[in-house]
Amino acid sequence: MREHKSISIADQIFEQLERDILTGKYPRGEVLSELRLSAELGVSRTPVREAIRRLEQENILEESGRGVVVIGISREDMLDMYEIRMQLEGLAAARSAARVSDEELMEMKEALDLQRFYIEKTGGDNSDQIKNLDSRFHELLYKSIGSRAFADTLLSLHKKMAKYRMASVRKHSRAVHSLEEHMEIYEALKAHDPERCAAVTLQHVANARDSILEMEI
Amino acid sequence: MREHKSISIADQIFEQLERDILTGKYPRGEVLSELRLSAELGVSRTPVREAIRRLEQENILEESGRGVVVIGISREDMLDMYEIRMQLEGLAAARSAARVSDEELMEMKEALDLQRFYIEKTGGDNSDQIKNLDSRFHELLYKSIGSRAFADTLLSLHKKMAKYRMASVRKHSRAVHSLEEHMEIYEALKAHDPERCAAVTLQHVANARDSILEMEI
DNA sequence: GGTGGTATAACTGTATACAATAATGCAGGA
DNA sequence: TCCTGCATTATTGTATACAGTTATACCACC
Repeated sequence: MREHKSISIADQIFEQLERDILTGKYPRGEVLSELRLSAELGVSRTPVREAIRRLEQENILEESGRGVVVIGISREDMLDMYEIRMQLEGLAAARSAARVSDEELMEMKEALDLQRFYIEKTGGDNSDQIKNLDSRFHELLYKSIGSRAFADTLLSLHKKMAKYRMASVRKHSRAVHSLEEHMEIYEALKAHDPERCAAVTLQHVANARDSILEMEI
Repeated sequence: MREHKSISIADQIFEQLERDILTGKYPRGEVLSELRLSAELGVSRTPVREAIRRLEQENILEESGRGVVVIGISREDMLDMYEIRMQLEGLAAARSAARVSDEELMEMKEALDLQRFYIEKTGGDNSDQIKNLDSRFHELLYKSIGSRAFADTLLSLHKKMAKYRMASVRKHSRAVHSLEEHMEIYEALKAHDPERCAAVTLQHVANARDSILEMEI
């Protein structure tokens, strides 16, 4: 049923490094060397290099004489990204409402149900899963815009805020509200109501930003 | 006086491929193989691979079983990009006006003077230089925002429209008007007037879009 | 003790080799 | 003629080798 796509070592390393940088495991300013990474990961330099080049292209790594240095996302960067999203997501959501397919709606519903499951499940720390399902919902939302330009731009911004979203959903109350807002977006999409969809989406982005603003991160 | 930064083969290949794709030399759908490119360019596969990975990250190349396929920028993509820019450039320009430095202003003036030189110079086709100076001005403008998030987003969009901007400045009247609009932006920046700067910048983006809309490309 | 220069070590850039995989074409049989 | 399976080929993925470069540490000299 599911497409079986063998994922290369280079891709795995890219995803792991991206995650580790964007979640703050490698802090801003840390210098990474190809040699060290390839030794740590038990692979040759070639796939490590490819991953690094891709991360440079995303502007989260930077060359620096010897090795590359982690740029990471500062609190200021994050606020700018929210400002950009506030300018774009309303428009994008309205477009989605006008053209979203039943299949896309179903996939979103699935992500939301899972999100609810993890939020209501007590015990243990599910914030990682919750954050990933939040990502999944927004990815689907961005895909449903039907515009590569919008989707690429918004997805790139969203991905880079991983660290802050993670901290945000650690607060149970925010996780609950976020899910409610996602549901509102979903309902507006399902009703194919562009105005309402734009409004609730903007409100969601604003609330997410405010939630992060309150935190110390 | 000028920083001497030795540019690697991989970087050169990246820039050349990016240019060739974004200006339409490699059309949408063309399949590129590492082997062919490295043979054509007279280098090994290693730097070619790095360039390809970076271009994949920019979403202008796509893996496809064997080789990579050129995505390129469609007319529809381009219009979406203008829509995004219309949402962002006003805000960005206002910020620049509030914080642009004298040195940045000087660099912009230099680019504008050169632009004027090439536009007024008759004979030969200077549209390539004019397009590059247009890029240069916008790069400086984006850098002066003082926000990595805004600068990265806008620069990425601007770069991807190379083909359409090229066609646009081929029309002498549009090149002249574009320069005038750049001058207006420059004056508003120099006066540190955010409102006016936002207004003239938005007008510039709208005019550029309309100029392209008129064309057949 | 400070400074300049040189040796050295660590690292990156590029090329090449080899393994694994996906596509293509051809031969043989139904 | 059309399908099937195998052999061949083209191409990617990964590892390694080597050259060139930059930082670092150490030592002599002021």
